[in-house]
Amino acid sequence: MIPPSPQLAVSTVIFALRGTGTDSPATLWLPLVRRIREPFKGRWALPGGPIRASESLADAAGRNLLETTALTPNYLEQLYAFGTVDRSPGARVVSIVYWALVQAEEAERAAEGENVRWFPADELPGLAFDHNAIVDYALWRLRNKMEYSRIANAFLGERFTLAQLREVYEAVLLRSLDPANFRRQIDATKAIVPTEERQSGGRHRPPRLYRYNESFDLADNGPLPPSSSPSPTSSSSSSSSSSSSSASPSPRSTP
Amino acid sequence: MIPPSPQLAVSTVIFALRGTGTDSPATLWLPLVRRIREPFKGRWALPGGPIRASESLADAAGRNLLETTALTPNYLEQLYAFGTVDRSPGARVVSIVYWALVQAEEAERAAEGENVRWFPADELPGLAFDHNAIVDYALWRLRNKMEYSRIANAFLGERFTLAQLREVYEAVLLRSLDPANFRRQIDATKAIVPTEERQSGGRHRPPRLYRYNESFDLADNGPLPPSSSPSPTSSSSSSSSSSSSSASPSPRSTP
DNA sequence: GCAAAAGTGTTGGGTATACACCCATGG
DNA sequence: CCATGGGTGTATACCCAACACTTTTGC
Repeated sequence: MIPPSPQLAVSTVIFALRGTGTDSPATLWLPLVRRIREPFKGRWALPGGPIRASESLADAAGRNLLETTALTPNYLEQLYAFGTVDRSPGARVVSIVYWALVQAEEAERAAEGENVRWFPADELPGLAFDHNAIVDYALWRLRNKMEYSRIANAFLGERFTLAQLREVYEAVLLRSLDPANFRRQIDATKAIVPTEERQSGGRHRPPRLYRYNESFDLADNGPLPPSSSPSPTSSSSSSSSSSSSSASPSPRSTP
Repeated sequence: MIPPSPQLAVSTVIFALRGTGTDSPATLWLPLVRRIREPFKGRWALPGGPIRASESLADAAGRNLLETTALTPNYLEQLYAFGTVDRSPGARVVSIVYWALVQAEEAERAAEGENVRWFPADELPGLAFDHNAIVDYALWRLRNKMEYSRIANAFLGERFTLAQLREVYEAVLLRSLDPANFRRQIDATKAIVPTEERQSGGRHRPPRLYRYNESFDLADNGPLPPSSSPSPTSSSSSSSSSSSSSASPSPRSTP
């Protein structure tokens, strides 16, 4: 008996910044897991898994992320559903992929082991399935969205300096920005507010610390519900009502 | 036996412009189908159906569209995957939704019948499932994308005047545009090129006809493969390899 | 000629970029 | 007092909305 519809899975592209605060520029990294069975046994792949009956897609992605890296993301958004027929040898799998941003500090203490390792986002090895293409698309979305939203904040902690925020932009967009103009552009958006604190200890004039403006979302995703943080949902439902059906004459609909 | 993963389906939001060339402003319309079984029997819903083993997601959406309205879209793009647990009473269904643009002229002769009808996009009745929310999101995407891409062309035929193109923008964005500035903005993009033809028969100075610049895509969707027009695919695959699995200790991956 | 739409020119205001300059701190 | 980055000022270029104006057709 052939399956009436393709298998369904969720995967996640997780980005973090590494090497912030050093002399060399910070870069994007992401965690991958080693496959322990065929196909592509031994190759690195995006963390992923099946979707449980009781959890939404975003919840499945969040759980996934937590189980792989023990991290909770500051930002989580659906990327795309990948479903070409040949993307998984010997099976038909449709993957709904999410992308996440975690802050550098947390990523430092992230789980890493024999089967989980962080890689620089633009020096990836040959991954399993179509995962290289998926990462490419995630990177494109990240860089695009960086220019018209405030997601950069998701890479940082509660308090940060403008230089740190600028470093995020420079690392992701791969070009240097004028500090003076950057300052003006940022506070023209009112997305962050200055605190009275300053960061001392540097060997220069101590910069002011800023925080998020809570009344702003990190990104405007339109009328979609904001992606919930990964807390387990409770409602459940069961079984049945499958659609077999007639051909062209009668138009169909599904949820 | 509970299903190992939710059911999978594809739905499509199809937009066309109606009332172009009349005195009153043109408006957005979309076709809906009437549900002929529970749940939501009798309610209007987005056209949709299951995904066949041999077709990609975009192909499924295109087939769907063809079967419902006998139209082929000028533009087809994935919208979003909807998968909250409670969106379909008595079942767990994940819907991958596409949106499409068809040209007005074609939409006029589109299939319409007892169970298929066109509605104005912003005066919809209460639809089945979460379909009202889906249409809202599709409208948001359409209006957004209208401002930074050339998808407006997908509403028009091979040759068109600038006034017609402007009418498309005005109908979608719901505001009037200055003809002079519109002209400059459009041809600054080099997305359309003037022909030597003019449209006579009006009672004014005959406007020049334009055509697409073939070397431009309608939208920049990054490294994603451009959505194919709905021609049947041939490759197929069969069966098996399901993932049961262990809990948190060992990180997982899926296609 | 007149109405109406096609198409061009001009101008003022806002925004971005480049860069000069001052400020505050550690050494 | 000097090196270094924090932070401000400003001149220029560019883009965009508004609107005056010319052109070309049908009647």
